[in-house]
Amino acid sequence: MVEKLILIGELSRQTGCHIETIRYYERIGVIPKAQRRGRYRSYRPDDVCRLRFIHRARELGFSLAEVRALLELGSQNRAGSCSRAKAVASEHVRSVRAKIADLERLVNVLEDAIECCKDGRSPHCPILDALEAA
Amino acid sequence: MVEKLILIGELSRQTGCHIETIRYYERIGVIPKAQRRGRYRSYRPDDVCRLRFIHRARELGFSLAEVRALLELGSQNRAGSCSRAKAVASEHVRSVRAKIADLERLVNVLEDAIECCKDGRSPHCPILDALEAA
DNA sequence: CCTATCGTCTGTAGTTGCTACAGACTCAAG
DNA sequence: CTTGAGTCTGTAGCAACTACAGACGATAGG
Repeated sequence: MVEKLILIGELSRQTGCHIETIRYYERIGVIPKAQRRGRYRSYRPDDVCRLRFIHRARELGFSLAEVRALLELGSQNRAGSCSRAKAVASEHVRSVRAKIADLERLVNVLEDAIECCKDGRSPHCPILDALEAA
Repeated sequence: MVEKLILIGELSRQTGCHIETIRYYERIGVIPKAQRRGRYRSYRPDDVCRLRFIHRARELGFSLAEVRALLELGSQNRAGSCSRAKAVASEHVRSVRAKIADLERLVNVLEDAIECCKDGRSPHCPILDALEAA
């Protein structure tokens, strides 16, 4: 059975990655240089897997640097990979938690201001005032 | 009494904005062109207020476009400003809430994977697997 | 008065992670 | 044969800064 090779457009469809993004990943070395059929890039099924992995990790907020690290861990596939992947993920969880806390604080500030606004009794706009209070 | 004029370094100190950022804001028109004492920019107390406002709004995740809109509302200072400021803020709160929900979902995904990792019984790394699952 | 140091100036380039062209080409179908 | 879709390279743009380089200015110590 012949391997099913696909072009970049199909890869894009199967992974949800924009074509330009795929070429960008290739350019900066997140994925290896694709083989060519004539001048067109052609991809194999496991390229689909790898790119899905990348796309998913990006959706989950990993930076491309983290993605690179995870890919390397995945490819090494030796003892310790898992625990290091865990470390990367845990660190990421920590920073995401911090970010969530930040965002919750700011939502509170803004909602207080909006709530104040309701009565419309204060001489100034409480939202603008809230922002001015350092 | 003579007005207290300050240089950009002092403005930076009083607002928490980096000097380069202040110049950047001037360049893109978020703040007006500063007056000059010789070749040096000089600022008045209400410049400090405005920049603090901007800095705070940025910390709260408003985009510079939103900041511009809020500044304009503040300067107009007429009926309706407040309700429009409220609209801007409410919209922002909505999008922040959505972002928080996203982040919480991703933290859950990652924590499940990390938790799986603990027993260390699965043949593959569950974190890497979790990322591969589209 | 000279020098050193600090602050400021302008202008440009780099960052992250894409996205959006322009203009050329290839290929398959009608 | 033409047309349209898909692909190619290369470059420029986006947000929102940040980081220089290299020149100029102000002030303090010796």
